Amino acid sequence: MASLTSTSHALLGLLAIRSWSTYELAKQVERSLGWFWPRAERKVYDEAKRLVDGGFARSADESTGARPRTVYHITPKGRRALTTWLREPSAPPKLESEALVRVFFADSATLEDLRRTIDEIADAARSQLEQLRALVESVDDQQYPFSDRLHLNALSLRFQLDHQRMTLGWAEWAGEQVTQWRDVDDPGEWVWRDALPIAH
Amino acid sequence: MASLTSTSHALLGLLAIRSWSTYELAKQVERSLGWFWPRAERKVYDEAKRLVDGGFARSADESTGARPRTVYHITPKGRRALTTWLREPSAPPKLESEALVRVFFADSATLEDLRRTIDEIADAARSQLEQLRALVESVDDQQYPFSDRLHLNALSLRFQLDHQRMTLGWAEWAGEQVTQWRDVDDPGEWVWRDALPIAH
DNA sequence: GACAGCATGTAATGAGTTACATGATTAA
DNA sequence: TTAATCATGTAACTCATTACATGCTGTC
Repeated sequence: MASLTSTSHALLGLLAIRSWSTYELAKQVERSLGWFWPRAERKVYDEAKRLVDGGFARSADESTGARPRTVYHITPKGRRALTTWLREPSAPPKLESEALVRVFFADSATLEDLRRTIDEIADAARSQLEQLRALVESVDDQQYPFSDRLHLNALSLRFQLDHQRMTLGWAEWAGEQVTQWRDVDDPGEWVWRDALPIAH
Repeated sequence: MASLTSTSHALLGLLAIRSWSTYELAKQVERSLGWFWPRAERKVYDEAKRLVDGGFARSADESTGARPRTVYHITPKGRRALTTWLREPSAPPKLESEALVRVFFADSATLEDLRRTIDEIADAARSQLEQLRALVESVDDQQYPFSDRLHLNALSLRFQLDHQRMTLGWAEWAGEQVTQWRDVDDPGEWVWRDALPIAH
């Protein structure tokens, strides 16, 4: 009944590629979609059912031995809905970073706390980069099943690489800056303007 | 009663700097915090009351002429809670980009649709960069009231600048790539591997 | 025989947004 | 005097997460 959300359309996108069991769908959301549209595993189960309710997908009861599984297929109506959605303008991107909030208010704690937060950001970015590297190499190894979508995958993978590299670069830079400060509320001789190069 | 969320702590952070009316708080969330912790204006009103309920802030009824306003002040308990929170590890950052979802599933529409989505991403980044530039220049003009926090502001502003520049760079690059494709589901001679330089 | 992975489900809650209304003030 | 901004409030909703439970399957 209710209209589809961005999450519904994202799932439709996956179903347009092939049919998946809910479990596979959930894993795929975590692996690929999760980089720019993260959702809890549980959500996938609800959304898949909603797609069936609206006639955008059909579900088939299959089984692995005695263990049942539900496989979802997209319908023509589902494909039309997806194509229509792809033509619409996008909501602005949204970034949520608890760590940056902590950096922003760092003067209510200590310089060590700030350094630790910055290090955490760097570590997180490094581990993400490792994952991305492994992903790209798995494609290289021909283990990748969606070879007809490599060009689209490459675009979003490139975004992730750029994003994580940018984050790591920032964190390393920020780490250097704060070593020049006297304290968390006293930058000493440090000049803020040099930190913000504005191209015209 | 209930424990504080990251949003509560973010507001505590603002209240640690100075006292604000709810309206000012909401504007400030939009202007500064919103870059990395975006929240609806309405949320600020609820959270401020919750802070008072928990004893982390006090509210004072003031007025501008006959128009009443509520001003919030942080309490010692609030400051302690903030400092404690700043010591804790951060949740991983979260990026949500509807536009990237559309890029990822672009083969269910047309090449023009994909180009439009990429252009939208570029335009959004350009307009954000304009805003950031204006912000930095307003600091230059000495119109900035929080001169003792310039060093911390510079760190997060730098992140935003890097982030938006990265996004714009990606969008311009992506725009060039897709011009080399035959269609949205056929990259022709285009080589995906060149798009993903992995440093070792 | 144990354990990781497959494949769901139920229940409860919460965090946040959207839409809307209202009335006062200030600047053009 | 009109419009933008100030300064909230109410109501409804929904999207999503967390926590947990269950039972099967393949592999070491």
